[in-house]
Amino acid sequence: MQISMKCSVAVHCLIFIHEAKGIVKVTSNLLAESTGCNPVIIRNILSALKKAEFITIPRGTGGAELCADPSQITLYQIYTALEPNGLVSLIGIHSCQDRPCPVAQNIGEVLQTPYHKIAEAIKETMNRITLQSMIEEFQRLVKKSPDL
Amino acid sequence: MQISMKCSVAVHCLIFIHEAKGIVKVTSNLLAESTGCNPVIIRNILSALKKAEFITIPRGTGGAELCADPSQITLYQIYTALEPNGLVSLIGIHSCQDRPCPVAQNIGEVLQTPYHKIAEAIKETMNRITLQSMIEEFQRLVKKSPDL
DNA sequence: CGAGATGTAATGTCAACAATTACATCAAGA
DNA sequence: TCTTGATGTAATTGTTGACATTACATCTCG
Repeated sequence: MQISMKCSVAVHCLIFIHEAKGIVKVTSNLLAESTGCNPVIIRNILSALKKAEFITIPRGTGGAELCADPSQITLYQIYTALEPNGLVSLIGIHSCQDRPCPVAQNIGEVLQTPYHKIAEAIKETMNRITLQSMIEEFQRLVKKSPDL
Repeated sequence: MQISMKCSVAVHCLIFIHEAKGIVKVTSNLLAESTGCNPVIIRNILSALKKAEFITIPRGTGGAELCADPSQITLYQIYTALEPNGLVSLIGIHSCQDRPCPVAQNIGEVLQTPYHKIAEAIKETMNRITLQSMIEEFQRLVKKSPDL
């Protein structure tokens, strides 16, 4: 599994929710419009973000709002909220343990350490990136070319 | 795109080729047997490894052999030999630039820096892992439980 | 020449992901 | 209270991409 589009969409939604605070009610349909995704996909993503306690969504009336400090939300937290064991399955390994060959029987174990190191490196890097920093980058870009 | 099975299979093949040196002629059919993959898949992988000048494959007669120092071959080199721009496409981004929304128009640029950092972290980690180290790990494992 | 090997194009298969449909549930206001 | 607009989720249907398979051309050496 790749570090999927869902993660990008989730960041998109979170920035949108942050920027829309007090201006418009952020519904799944509105986010679907902005992201180009289907409303159901959005609802699933928002549902995951809600479980992680990054946002609140009033039942019935609707309208998502941030309920956590953006500087405390990291990209890794967002990613794992969406795909709980994403990094585990990020790297593919062929199955060949049953083959009568010493290489086949041990390749899984040989690759375990390298792949674990890679996953750790990704995790650390993602943990150093906060929603706050991405919001600031977004605001900087908007100020530079103020369309709309 | 994920860091695909191809990478694991390639490492499998390289270790096999190293260990078989002087014992058996390593054909694509033999590697297909050991890895559980189709011989054509193996040939494609070997072809990429050949282009990267890690192995040589005599035309006609067959039999792959290492032609580089295992301590000079890194996991990153193996990976990029198989998937030249793998890291670029590792991380998915939804397309929504044409939407009339400032978030939609800037999300791509906002995510660029974070994603580049992740790709760099993966690259660095993979570059620190050599084929030599994986061969040594393999030999250690075989010595521990000497089947076959 | 023929056996066995590689190189590669073309096609088939399948599973994962996303889109879509459908419907139950909920809250606020007319 | 009933309608409206929103969320929550299950079920179904594309769609796509990776891998498998088939087929065949090409090569080397006995």
